[in-house]
Amino acid sequence: MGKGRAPCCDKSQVKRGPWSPAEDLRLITFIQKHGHDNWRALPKQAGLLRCGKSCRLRWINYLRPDVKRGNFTQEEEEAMIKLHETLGNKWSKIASYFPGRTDNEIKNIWNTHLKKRLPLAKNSDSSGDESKESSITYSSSSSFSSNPSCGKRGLESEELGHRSDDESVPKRPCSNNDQLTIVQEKLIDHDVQKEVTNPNDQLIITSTTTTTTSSASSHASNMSNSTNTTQADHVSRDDDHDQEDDQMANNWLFDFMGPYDVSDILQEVNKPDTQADLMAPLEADYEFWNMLENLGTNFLQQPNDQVQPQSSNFNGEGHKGENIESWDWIRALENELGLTGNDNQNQQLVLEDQSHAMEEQVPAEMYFHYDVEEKLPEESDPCLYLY
DNA sequence: AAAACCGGCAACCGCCGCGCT
DNA sequence: GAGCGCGGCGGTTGCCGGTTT
Repeated sequence: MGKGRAPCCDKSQVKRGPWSPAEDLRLITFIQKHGHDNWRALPKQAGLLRCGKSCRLRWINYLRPDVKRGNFTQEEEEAMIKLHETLGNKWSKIASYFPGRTDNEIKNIWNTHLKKRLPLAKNSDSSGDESKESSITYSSSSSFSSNPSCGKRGLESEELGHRSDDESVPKRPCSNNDQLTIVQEKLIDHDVQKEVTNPNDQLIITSTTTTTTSSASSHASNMSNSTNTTQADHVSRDDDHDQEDDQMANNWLFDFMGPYDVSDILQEVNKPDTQADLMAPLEADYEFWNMLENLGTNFLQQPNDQVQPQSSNFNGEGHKGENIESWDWIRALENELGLTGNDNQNQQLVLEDQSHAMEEQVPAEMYFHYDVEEKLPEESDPCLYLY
């Protein structure tokens, strides 16, 4: 059998199919803390009933901090076509020319959009029908530019919605504009209170954001009204001198996660049927929230002398001093949570509100694709359903 | 309103290449 | 040099939402 070898894992022992939010969280948490030196061992170490390859793919294609999703621009598509002419089906090579894009995504886009266009372009003179199709192809970029986060796979949290194990998870519509507003508010208005976990491992968030955008205010509406919960209870810290900033970071971060009802997350994560997906319960998970806390702190610091975040190798072992990556992670999380309208808007915010720090550190080409003036059509203002 | 069809995309499968022992 | 393990890659599948009939 030449290179025949045993399967990478016992298929009967691993969970397959769509990833649950709980699994995502666990994978993110683990990689954040330990990196991913060994994919095969990772599932066990992380307490996931998944094949290592599955974890890797999930991380690479979806959870990775620097992954960019949706909205292939015309420039990107044309570049992709040219690259395909020279490279063929070398998706990973092609993807390497598109920072943040995954080979899987490139492949999918090619197979679903561009492949159709190619023969049409060649024969477009000969067939009226085809030219008609061809004419819709670019508007088809709006078909997938219609914000994948509104599509069925754009946001894994949606999975929660269609996962049969819990249909009762509340969903909340959220428009692009609202999301943008929320993010803007986070960058401007730090008068936000406050998070902490309660003794029952339920995260309680209260928000007293002073802004009154509909969804911005609503996103806290179903939070517990338990107030005066002190972070010190669980977020023990040796040094207090930056506590205010840290708290601000916490506030920002957790409020930033507003529509993503964290108590719902943990309820979901800790539900018995969800736990069945995992090898071990996601215990209090203070570590995870501390991780987020640190990320938030790092984000707010955003020093100018950062290493540029090109590395796709997100080494979770140190978020200290890797603030850009943390920022990327947060941005990715933001995208995941549907808090951004789209990457362009988000990028605008990054550039405008972070004192252009990213501009100084990131090669221009890295963000080339964010600069294109593509916008979501007005009418395509998507509704995002978050739980 | 319901059924059939279609498109998009996440996830899986199996092979390959490389590095280590 | 052979065997093995691992990560990576490309092809394919299957599910789900949207659209059409």
